[in-house]
Amino acid sequence: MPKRGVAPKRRHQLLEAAFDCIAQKGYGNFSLKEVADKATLSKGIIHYYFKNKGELLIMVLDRLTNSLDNLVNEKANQARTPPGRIRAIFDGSFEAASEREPFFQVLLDFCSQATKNKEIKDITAGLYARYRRLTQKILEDGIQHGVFKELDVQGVSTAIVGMVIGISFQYMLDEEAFSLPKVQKICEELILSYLSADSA
Amino acid sequence: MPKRGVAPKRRHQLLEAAFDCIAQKGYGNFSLKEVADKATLSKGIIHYYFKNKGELLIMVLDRLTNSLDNLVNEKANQARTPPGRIRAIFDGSFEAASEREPFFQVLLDFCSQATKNKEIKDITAGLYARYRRLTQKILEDGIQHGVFKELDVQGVSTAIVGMVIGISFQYMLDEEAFSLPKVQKICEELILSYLSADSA
Amino acid sequence: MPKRGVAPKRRHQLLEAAFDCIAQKGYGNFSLKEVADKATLSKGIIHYYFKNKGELLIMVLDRLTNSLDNLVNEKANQARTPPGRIRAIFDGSFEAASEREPFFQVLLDFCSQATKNKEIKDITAGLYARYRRLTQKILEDGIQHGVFKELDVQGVSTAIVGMVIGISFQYMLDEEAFSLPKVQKICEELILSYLSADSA
Amino acid sequence: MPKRGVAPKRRHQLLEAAFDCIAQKGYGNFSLKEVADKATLSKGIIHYYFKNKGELLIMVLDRLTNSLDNLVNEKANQARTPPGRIRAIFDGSFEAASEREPFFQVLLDFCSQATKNKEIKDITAGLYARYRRLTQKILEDGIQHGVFKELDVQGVSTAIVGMVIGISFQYMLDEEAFSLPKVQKICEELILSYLSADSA
DNA sequence: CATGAATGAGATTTCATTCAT
DNA sequence: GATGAATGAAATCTCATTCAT
Repeated sequence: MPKRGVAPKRRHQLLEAAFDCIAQKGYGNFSLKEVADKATLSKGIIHYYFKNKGELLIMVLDRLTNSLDNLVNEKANQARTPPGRIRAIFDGSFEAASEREPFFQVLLDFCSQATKNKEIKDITAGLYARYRRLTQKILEDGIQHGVFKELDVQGVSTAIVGMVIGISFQYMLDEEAFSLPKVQKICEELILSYLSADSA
Repeated sequence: MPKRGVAPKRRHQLLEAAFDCIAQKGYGNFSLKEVADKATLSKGIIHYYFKNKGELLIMVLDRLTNSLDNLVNEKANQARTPPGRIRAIFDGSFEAASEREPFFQVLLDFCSQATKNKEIKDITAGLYARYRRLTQKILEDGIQHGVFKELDVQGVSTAIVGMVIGISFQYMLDEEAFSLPKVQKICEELILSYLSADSA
Repeated sequence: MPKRGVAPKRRHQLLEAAFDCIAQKGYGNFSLKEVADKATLSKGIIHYYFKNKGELLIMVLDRLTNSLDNLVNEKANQARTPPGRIRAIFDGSFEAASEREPFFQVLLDFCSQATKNKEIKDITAGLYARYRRLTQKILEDGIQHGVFKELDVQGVSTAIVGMVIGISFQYMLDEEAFSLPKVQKICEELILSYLSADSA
Repeated sequence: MPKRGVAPKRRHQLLEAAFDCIAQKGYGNFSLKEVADKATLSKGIIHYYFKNKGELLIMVLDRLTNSLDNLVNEKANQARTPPGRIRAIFDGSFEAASEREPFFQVLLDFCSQATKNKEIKDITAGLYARYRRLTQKILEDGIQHGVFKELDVQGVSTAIVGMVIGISFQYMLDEEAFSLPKVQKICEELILSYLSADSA
């Protein structure tokens, strides 16, 4: 039954299964047996591919942050004008928040471990640092091209990313409380009016 | 050793200890033994005051949300003008995020359980619903008094609360990444300029 | 609130409560807290009246066996002829088995402890020894008066008491399996025909 | 140390150990640690083979009722004439009651749980229902062949099974109180004389 | 590569018992 | 007499990890 070179496939299988388990049971509440069952593999094999549960978790987080990075970057790169790219940031983020894949939930689970686990803190903090940097770049670009007014790019990018996180967060806690698309539109309006304000 | 009438004190002791444990170890990673040790009480007594770990946790969350409600409400009530009260929202929230008491961290831990535990979901969703409602009231008040322009109060309050959450969140992940007061100022500017825009 | 001389009342209260607890939860599965709650007294008081759980249980058993002794003896004494008294034995026993008070169930719970607890063994064995002795007396009386044939009174009394126990037992396990009165009649017929058989 | 394919052996080992523990300590008073020790296995392995203590207990009861079914059925099948088969019923049952294996004691422990546990009630009630049915079949057979008189087969089988249970029960409580073989002979006489009585 | 088996540490929970008041 | 409080032992159960095969 065992084929040669199945290692990458098995790793994938296990990481997917682990992701699903975290989504269903929570970061601190799933067992390796459940992962194995979900991957239709034996429990023992997990320790062949991963040193221990912690390493498996880190790998899951790595894949997750990569996915999110790609998702937002792609969206932002497709847009051409600075305002369009700001809109793309909201677009991509809220897509991840509303999608069937519980990306945001699982990411949140990891983030809540950040204060207790240096490795997780570094990875999650890095994700949002890149997020801010991307936004910052767009802002700087817009300013340079005269589309946006002069402003504190660092502060504003933090605010923009904050909006994205905080709204996804509220949406996760109660999907019925508000309409995500409507709020997205308001965010775009709010931010773009501020950016373009010929401040005077 | 047992004294009569110490029940409320003990409850308090245990809830404080549990809060500290969650802050240090995380929601899913602290043991009742640790709580007992921190409270310098015996393990058994926890189940004398609380039916089980779950009930203890809910009580901790209850106290936490009450504290946060009070904190923000007080700040908001002290301010007199609508713009001042909006600023107070940011003020109170970021105070909670930056304080020595890891309010935000622990709250986040609970929120990450929301998708797995109905009771927690209801309580945390309720907290943020009240948060939005407070903001909404301030907006409506400002509009009525002609200080703010007409706008979608629900959407804007969601955006404001989102900012607060998302910035606290980023701050928790990396305190060095930005200056909280500076970002706060930008948020206030961003929001207030939008609100007061004599769009007309 | 505490009155003088309430001791007997309290004892009674606790023994009744304990009996009910055993009936509901089983011999090995009820807690003293439950007894205290059912008696609407505090947990601590139990150890004022009884040395420990074991002693409480023995007292419950004592009351139970006394009740059963009385029940059967009274019935048997009311009857006048030997056949009538044999019938009375069945009557009283099956009454105890079918009554709302779960006498038999609780007694069985104690009996199942007999092989592990000398004191319980002695008390329960004593109950059935008296039962057999009563039956034996009736048989001897009947023989002496020429109503019954000569027979092994010890063996037959054991068989009669056995019937009573075994039928109550089956009835407890499944009340729908047979009609207790009908079976009682057959038992009486079976036994009395054997006893009176002018075997020649 | 772990070998492949030892599962059935381990299951057996654990069930035997559990049976012994119940026999020694009682249904509600033995711990899984004791079972593990008796089986010279680790505590954890019990939960590898059985979901929980309850499931282990049910499996023990299953094996026990199967053993008893077989014991009595074999005896009854070996005999050829209806009276012989009735005698076989007594024979097999009292053998189980007097044997070194504490079959009856353990069964009684389970039966005393019947009123508190539906699954146990069903299994134990089922055992005695089969017991009665077997006896009934023998009676019907005897009647058909003219060896036994016409009678209420349901009631009489209940009485016979009752005798068997009740005498085993008394014997368990006090082995010295009477001679089991002697009582057995009387039972056979009592029953067979009733059955064959050419009452007409 | 992969599995089934096994372990043992540790977590939650229950509870009889004790004791100050 | 009576209570509320407290303890600590023990029980059940979960689980990451290890290892022979």
